[in-house]
Amino acid sequence: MNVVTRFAPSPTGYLHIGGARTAIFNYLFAKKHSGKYLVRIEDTDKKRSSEKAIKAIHKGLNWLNVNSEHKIVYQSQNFNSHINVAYELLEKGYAYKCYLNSDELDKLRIKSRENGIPIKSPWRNKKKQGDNNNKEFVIRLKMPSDGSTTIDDIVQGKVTVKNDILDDMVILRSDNTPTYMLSSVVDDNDMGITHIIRGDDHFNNAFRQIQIIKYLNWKIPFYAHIPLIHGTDGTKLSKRHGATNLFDYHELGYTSDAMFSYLLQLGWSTKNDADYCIDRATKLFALENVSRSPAKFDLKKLNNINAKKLNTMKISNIYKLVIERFKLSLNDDEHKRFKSLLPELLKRVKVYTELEFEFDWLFQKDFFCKDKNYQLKLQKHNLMLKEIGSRLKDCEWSEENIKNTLNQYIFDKSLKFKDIGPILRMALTGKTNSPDLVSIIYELGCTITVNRLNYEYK
RNA sequence: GGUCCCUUCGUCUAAUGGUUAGGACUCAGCCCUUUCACGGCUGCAAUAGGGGUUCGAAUCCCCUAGGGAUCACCA
Repeated sequence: MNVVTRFAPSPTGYLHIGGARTAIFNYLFAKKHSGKYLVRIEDTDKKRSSEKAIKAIHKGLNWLNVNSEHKIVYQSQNFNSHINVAYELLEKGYAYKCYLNSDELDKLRIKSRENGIPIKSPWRNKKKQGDNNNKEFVIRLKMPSDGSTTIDDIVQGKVTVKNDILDDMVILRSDNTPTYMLSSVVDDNDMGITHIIRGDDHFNNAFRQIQIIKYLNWKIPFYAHIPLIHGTDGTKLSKRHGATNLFDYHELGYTSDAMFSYLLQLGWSTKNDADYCIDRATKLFALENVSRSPAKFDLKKLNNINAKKLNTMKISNIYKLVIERFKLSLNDDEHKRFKSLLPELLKRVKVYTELEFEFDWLFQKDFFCKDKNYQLKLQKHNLMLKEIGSRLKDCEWSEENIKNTLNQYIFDKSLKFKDIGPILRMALTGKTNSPDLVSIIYELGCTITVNRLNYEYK
């Protein structure tokens, strides 16, 4: 079978991380089976759709590397086809015109809810439409009233629902535009979608949509309804749990590789928990291994994955990322210094944006320690710093020699390394912790090091 | 409320009738060490509750409890 999947977001806002995960699953499943992965923008509701949202979705998909190499489908461009299907259904007697106004509908809805029965318009059984030619109407699907429908969902398993709980859903609005319920089914069929992989929140829809497919004798696709992502308190993920916009994580300094890996592991795993890159995941992915229960979004785990990614990615890639993000313009010396120190710096951060706090001491021309308390200490050890400075000045510049120089100094003064280490660190970085002192001194270079050690704190 | 789904350490999960219920993250401790990290080691910690079926149940069945989804001329 030639697998065809699709990711079908509605362009009403940014790309939600739940949607991003759905995209990943669709992407991987298609790739795993050498099939096609398509993206379809579900813009049937013109009032809520926007160009801005479409751009945001593409931006998110591009960042995650799960964009489609095929032409993007815009649902609104297929309206005529959808409308034709609605009338075909009407002609065949599988649908009917409903002239209920909104007041009547509200009453019907309340009554339905009270009795626990689905909405079925009284127009369903009217033999003649009467003299209603000028009245507004919608077209509703005539759901089967007996029997049951079974879906063998790849993730959820075999689920059966009685047909009499299905409502006569609207497939064509009174303004002659198709609803999502119709458009989605028609487009899936036209696009030859073989596997519908989407959020669990659509599971109930599947039982309703499948009736259209049956009435038209179309091929029923495979379904895989994946569980939603929850917040830490077990409710549907929302803004109060943190960022739900995928691209916010880019802004926060997460790498797309980490995001991909984490989102994938939320609800899917193989036996050995691993850090999945896109290629590896493509080989291993199977819908059968997707969990049926919703997973909670855990920032700590994401941080951990991201930190690991930062330390396995090519340094030149991260370097590029950081330079772009902070718009750094570095001279050759600084460039070399940064690149050499970067691996050590990366061990200390969860997201690369935290690197920002290293820029001041790394590149600032006339750097000095700003912290008042530290300044007092530096003042006290002014002499020591100057002595070390002058020894370093005479030292032939290599890590080995720098180390020896420092060791010689503490030997001569009967000190221990920890007697000079913290002071040196404050003078050179303005902080109490940093990468190895010797490598810092080496990378800073003789002139800068000595200048910083000679700074007069008062 | 109707319908459907879910429930293994705090979190993500492994174990498809027989395991001391495993791993990862978090947390704690130790080691490494010039600091902070990284890394290494150790530890804390789970089968929601109750009934069955079975020689044997996290696993199969039933009930209860809790959670979630959905019930639009939204998608």
